[in-house]
Amino acid sequence: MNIGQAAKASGVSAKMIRYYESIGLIPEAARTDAGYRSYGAREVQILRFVRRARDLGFPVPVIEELLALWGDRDRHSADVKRLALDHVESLERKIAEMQAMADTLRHLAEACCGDARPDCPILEDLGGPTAP
Amino acid sequence: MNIGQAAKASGVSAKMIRYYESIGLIPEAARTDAGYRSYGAREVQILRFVRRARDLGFPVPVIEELLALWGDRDRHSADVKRLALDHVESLERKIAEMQAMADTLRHLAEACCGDARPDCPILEDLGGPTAP
DNA sequence: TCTTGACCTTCCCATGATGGGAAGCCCTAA
DNA sequence: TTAGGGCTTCCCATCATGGGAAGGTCAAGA
Repeated sequence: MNIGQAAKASGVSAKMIRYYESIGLIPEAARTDAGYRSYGAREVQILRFVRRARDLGFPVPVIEELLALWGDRDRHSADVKRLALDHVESLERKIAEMQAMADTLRHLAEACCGDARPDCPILEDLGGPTAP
Repeated sequence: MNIGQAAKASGVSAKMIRYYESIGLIPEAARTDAGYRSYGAREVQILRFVRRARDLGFPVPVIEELLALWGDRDRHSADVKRLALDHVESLERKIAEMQAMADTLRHLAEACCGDARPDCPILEDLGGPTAP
């Protein structure tokens, strides 16, 4: 399997496969005589794992830990759970931040009549009624 | 006022003030004979506007539009409202994405007993029970 | 067998907003 | 006069991703 086929099979772009290899997230692929990277079912399965973890928003360093745990028969599920819940916490922190922004803005926008007149509580909140 | 004082007064770091100037978000500051940037109350007010808009998560290109509207006496508040609501929409899209990730992960983590045994529904979701 | 088009390789660059740091100049207080 | 702190510009790094160029390779059709 060439990199393009592995990309299609795993849902990870060829570009990203090379990148993940370059930063050591995945092992170096075998090469054909011509220097082409060569992939089998095993490598594609790893790529799919990475893809799924990225879809869940895990940052690459955490995926590295997840991959190590995945390959460790003596792992403690507690370690996996901790990584997952830490990530959930970080997601919810960001969600709360963004929700606060959205709430503030929606509130301001509700007070803005949104017509052809210049008066606007949104701009007044940002910096006052008129530019200095 | 030197850049450091303007930074303190506006809440925008000196680094970012120079950056905003370099990308044309704010006008070039006046200079002293020695080449130091020089700021007055007017400039600080602009910086505070930018700061507040950044705090609300507006991307720089949108802040550029907001600044232009702020300075336009003939603006239509509808234009400001549209920028704000578009941004709210983009925030809520991202929030929904992240919430879906968090929900999935929390659900998986609930099913993970989190003890010393290796069995883990989180890893099973990501790639199967054992690494290939 | 030769050509052609699709694929692969590496390398460089860009994103967005921010910080770190180096080298060198300037200003103020002691 | 000197010391320290602030200013200048310039380069680099982040994080994960894509774009693109220059050049080598492979497979199918004429």
